[in-house]
Amino acid sequence: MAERNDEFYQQRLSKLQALRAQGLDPYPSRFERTHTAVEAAAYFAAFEAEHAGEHTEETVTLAGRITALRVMGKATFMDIRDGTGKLQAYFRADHLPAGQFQNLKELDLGDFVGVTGNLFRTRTGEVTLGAHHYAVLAKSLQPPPEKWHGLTDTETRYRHRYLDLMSSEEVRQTFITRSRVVATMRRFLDDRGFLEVETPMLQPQAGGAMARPFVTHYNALDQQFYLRIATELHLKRLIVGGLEKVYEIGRIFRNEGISTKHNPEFTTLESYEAYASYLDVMAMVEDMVSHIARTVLGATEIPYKEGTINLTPPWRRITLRDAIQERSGIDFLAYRETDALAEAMRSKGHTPPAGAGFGKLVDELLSNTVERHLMQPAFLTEYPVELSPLAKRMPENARLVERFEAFVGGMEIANAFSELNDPVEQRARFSHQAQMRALGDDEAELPDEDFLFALEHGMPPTGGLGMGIDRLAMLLTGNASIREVILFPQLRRRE
RNA sequence: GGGCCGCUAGCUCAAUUGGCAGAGCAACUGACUCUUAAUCAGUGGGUUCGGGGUUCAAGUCCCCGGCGGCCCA
Repeated sequence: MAERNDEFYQQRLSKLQALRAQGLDPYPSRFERTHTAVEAAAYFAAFEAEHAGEHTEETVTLAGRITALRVMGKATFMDIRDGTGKLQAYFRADHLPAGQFQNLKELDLGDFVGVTGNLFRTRTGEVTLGAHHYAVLAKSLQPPPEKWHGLTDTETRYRHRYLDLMSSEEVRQTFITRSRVVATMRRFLDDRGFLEVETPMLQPQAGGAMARPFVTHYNALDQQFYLRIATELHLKRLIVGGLEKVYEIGRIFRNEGISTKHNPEFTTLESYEAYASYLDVMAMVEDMVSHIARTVLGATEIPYKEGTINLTPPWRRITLRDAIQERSGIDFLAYRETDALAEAMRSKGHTPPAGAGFGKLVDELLSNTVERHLMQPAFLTEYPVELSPLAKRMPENARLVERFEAFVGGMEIANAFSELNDPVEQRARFSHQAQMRALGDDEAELPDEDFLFALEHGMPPTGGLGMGIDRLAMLLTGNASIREVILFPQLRRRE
């Protein structure tokens, strides 16, 4: 970290004082520009079609950051970058008011300036703003990252993301794309009649997913509270209340490991639709993801990890049972007892975690043998009931639930099921989870009495969905690490 | 949690077998009125992540710690 008394800071500070000494304000409140960089270029292209080789009559005013500075005696060139792009400005001593040319020496890379002048094309063919006036809009006191290589140190990029954004067009594009993905998703759901809602992040107990929560303290209530791990249980209460199609896009928090695919706070979409089953949700997911890709990227075939992923529906559908059997040779439905399945896994060279229940074992098989192979989009269907305490059983097989997970690029991106709406069975499922917890599974679901009370009032058949927005953003921006699509990823504190 | 890799000037990177810590960009001074990674000449800039050890001598070897990356669980 730069010291306050370092060379760069001091030099820039004295330039700042030189400007102030002349009665100039290096940090004015506002500035009126007439064009952005892109607008100016478009304006000039139209002008040039009629007036080749001329300067525009009309003046143009741009504002932006100085990203390159080429001083050549009595002429100076700068690259000015704004939110739309970059335009070159040209300053010559005999075209500027007295003193302004002299003052150019007080400017540095990274400063914000506003420049007024006429557009023309230079001998070397670049559209350029020939300045006849400029103003300092904000003086920068720290040197920007290296102009050619930018920032490469990953840690610095994440800790000081503004420097990363400043120096990398690719990084800027990643976050613009992420934002468009979310905006397109909202529009898709709104157009289908879904209502966007917000539910509590601070909860007296955290439910709706198998995960450990973050703990906090609520002073006014003098109670231990938790940050939500899912939005599920509240959204289903809204279905009970008669809001037939709802969704929430928001941050959830899981107190678990940090990796290339996991950030402890991440963004999910959850949607619930009355009278729909998991099969309807499945169709919606492939429609939605391919629609987002087409709208944001202009294609449903996208490059990812040296390959191409084709998001065009329909996606491959395969039961979880078949997928696991195909990759591991184990048919989990052939085993009724947890111990028997664990033994079968050991005989195939797996080391099932001690104390894991049946569901957890199946989950192990899925993540260790199947998941990484699912590059092209695929729906794995029909999950064991032990792994899905909030999902409805299949009429054909009570050991399985009407559930799917969507995988693309070797990652799980969505999870959905026909919601369990039988309050008596839901209570029994919670009891089973409580037993698991008593046996040491601290990720087991906690019973939620108010949620049960809601179900007891009747919830229509409902299809629910959870989708990881960060993972979707990774896929659509071609990033293999979740930290590349989160502006400020979680890092350990530095001392 | 385990393994491997990284941390050197503001930024990007060098440094041979353990032998005076360097370059480019950026900065500063000077020249230059169509440059564009401007060019040319010159100048300054270092807790080599931190601590300890071995050695005549450590960026380099050994030990402990910090932060990060990748892979695995």
